[in-house]
Amino acid sequence: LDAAEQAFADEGFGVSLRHIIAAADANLAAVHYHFGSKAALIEAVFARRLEPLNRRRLALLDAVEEAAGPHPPAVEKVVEALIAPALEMAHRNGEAGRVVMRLFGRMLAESDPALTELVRGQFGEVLRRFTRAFRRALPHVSPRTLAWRMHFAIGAMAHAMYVPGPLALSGTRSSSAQDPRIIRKHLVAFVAAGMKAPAVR
Amino acid sequence: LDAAEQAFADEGFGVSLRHIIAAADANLAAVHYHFGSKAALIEAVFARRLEPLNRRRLALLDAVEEAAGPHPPAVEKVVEALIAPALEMAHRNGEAGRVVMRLFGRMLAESDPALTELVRGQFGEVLRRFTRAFRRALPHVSPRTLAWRMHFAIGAMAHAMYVPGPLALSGTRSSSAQDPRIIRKHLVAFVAAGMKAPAVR
DNA sequence: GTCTATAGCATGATAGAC
DNA sequence: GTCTATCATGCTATAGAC
Repeated sequence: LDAAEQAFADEGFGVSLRHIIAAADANLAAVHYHFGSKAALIEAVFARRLEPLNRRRLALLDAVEEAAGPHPPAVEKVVEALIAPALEMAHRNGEAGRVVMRLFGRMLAESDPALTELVRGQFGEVLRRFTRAFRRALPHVSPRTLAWRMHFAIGAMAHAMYVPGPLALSGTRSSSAQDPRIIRKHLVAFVAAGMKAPAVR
Repeated sequence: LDAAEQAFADEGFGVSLRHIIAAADANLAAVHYHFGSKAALIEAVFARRLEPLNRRRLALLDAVEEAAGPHPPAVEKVVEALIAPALEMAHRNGEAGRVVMRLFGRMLAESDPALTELVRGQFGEVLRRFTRAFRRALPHVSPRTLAWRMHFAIGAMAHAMYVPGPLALSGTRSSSAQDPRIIRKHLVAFVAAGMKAPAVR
């Protein structure tokens, strides 16, 4: 029962197993019987979401590259293939979707080595494929600069995912601002422009 | 003794007081005597850094606006006034500086309400002032879009601060990549381009 | 497979001598 | 102000009946 997902997204990974089983109406010992440990439970929660997500990203990238034929793909299209699947997944199933968004954001933000290792396994190929696509789409940008820009892009994406909205710090509570389609529209425009920024002085 | 800062940056705010006092060669009871609680210690650690940082940001923005005279300020300059002070502080004092960077990143990433409240108090005026500056520099961008872009900019900044480098996920350990001047150069270019992105479709 | 009960340990906080 | 010793509580994990 992965209403553990909800708890991790809401409270962070420091949340207790007791908190989780209370919400899931399950038993504490059962968690260890089925998953082995809390760390393994966290991995299981992520694996369930990461695999289809990254498969979708790669499929979209394939489509973009095929449509472009021999030409380099458009930067916007590549950015969209990277970002859209995450927000899509968030949109698909209402409230649960937004939980997933926050969960992903938290994951990207966490520096826990064990979690990073897990992400690297699932995300490594995605990163390689998109790096190659961006190299083709942005031949005038040096590989080193490109790596930085992808780094910033991931940061902007992560932040957009797990912080309620742009006004979270300004005090206005805008719960309606969480529509993933709106976020996507703005985020793709922002990131694509950043990727295409003129050469640094 | 705020080598608590180091611990929070390295291990997160879940780190135990015992871990901190061991590193500081201090006493557990003394922490409660001087600060009252662990939460109060966290606040103290942040307040020490946030106040001068935000003062510097506002001073830089003042300078930028004065230099521009009656004209709207350049987007790059405004972005730099927002981003540079944090990276500057990180550069000033070597290893300790990088600790501060990671600390700030962690703070922006955390959704803990108490911490958010603290940040809002310190960061609220900064956000208002920079919002106004960006409105003048980017008159063709709607206020709503602008809010989103500032949101993404903060996300990219946060991610750049507390993730070691652009290759952290790709496996290559590039410890030399942490030079704040390099980060700043790339980050300002990326964010400024994102802020100036064409109107969304 | 599922449960209760509990072991074993780490935590934040405090009392009270000095 | 600083220390030792300790309290009360929460945690993950496991043993063992059913």
